[in-house]
Amino acid sequence: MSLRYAVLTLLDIEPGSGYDLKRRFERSVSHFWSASHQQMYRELHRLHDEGLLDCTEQPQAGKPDKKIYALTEAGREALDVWVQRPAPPQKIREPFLIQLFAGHHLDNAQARELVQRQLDRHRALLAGYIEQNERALKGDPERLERYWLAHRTLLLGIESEKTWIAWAEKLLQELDRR
Amino acid sequence: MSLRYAVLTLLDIEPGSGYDLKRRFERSVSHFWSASHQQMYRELHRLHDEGLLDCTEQPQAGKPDKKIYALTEAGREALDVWVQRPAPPQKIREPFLIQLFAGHHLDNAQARELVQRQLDRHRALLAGYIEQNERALKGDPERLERYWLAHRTLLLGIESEKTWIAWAEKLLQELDRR
DNA sequence: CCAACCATGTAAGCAGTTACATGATTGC
DNA sequence: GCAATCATGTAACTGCTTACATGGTTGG
Repeated sequence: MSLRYAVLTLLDIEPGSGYDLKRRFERSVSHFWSASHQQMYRELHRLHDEGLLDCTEQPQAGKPDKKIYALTEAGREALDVWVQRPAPPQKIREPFLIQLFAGHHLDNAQARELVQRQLDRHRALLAGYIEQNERALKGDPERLERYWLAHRTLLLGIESEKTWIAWAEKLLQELDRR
Repeated sequence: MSLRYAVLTLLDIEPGSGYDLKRRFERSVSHFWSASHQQMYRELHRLHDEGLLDCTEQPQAGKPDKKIYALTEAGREALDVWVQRPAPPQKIREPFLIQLFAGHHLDNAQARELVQRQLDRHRALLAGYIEQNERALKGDPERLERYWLAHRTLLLGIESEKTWIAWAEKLLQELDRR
């Protein structure tokens, strides 16, 4: 039930198409949510059917038509009610840590490779978040002020990645010493 | 596809019943995976059908029978192959951060309450992980050495919670200043 | 010429949640 | 007496992933 509110939140900040939404998920909320384009389109249809979203078709030159979705009054109310209720707890599902948990099936070189691959991934994520943060800080100050709580979620993403990276680097050192 | 390997890993370390497994998920891998008892039983049946698990029924006095599952040779091989392959990336799904992202629908008092509730939750998680760590350090040193990589996943859980808590405490201060 | 991007969808299947079902024992 | 723990399951449903489908434009 949370995806729908993620969709409503982004469209509340700025209306857009399913395609736009997919890109905005990747660029601005990937540190706490992800969804495929199929999920987007399905959720948009549902929210439209339920009257929480308006849809305006916008013809484009040389490109397929866009369906621009925006919140209706009912949509804003639904979001407003939901944000104030206690959120369901996070579900953590990290396959890599299962592998480490089964680490007695690995020799040092194999473990090193797995950890190194994840380390690269998390460094890339951190770089992306830092870039996002710099863009936000350079951008419109009024927007930053209006959405300052949203911005704090990004800072948590950055701190989390730093923690992860520090842990992995230490683990690599331990693997080398053994 | 990752749940099955989490199940295989825990049963590889020590055989047990579906009920045992559920408790072990909660006590020892909750920092990176969770699953309901229905999922456990379904997965155990499947793994048994596929010949990756053996099952021995153990009658008990005054309690329902237990079905003790243990890895077969094929089960050990399947786990061995899987742990060496690159793991699929983590899926992050954190409803609370959606709420903060929609924070322009909240006044300061409401935001404070939501953050405080999550902070309490994460402090409780941290306390649980620290307890788990102390139990591990006080326990059998040979076991700790054999499963040292598994133990490192717990240390990551502890560091992650500390990061989360520090972030939330700072956010509460900011909310108070505004 | 090929890959990447723009733009939207359907269909099948697997993963995960919620509700229901049973029944004995232990501790407050 | 009631809740919690031990112990295992079925059924229905929702959420998510993977594969398939179409077709034009832009940049190297």
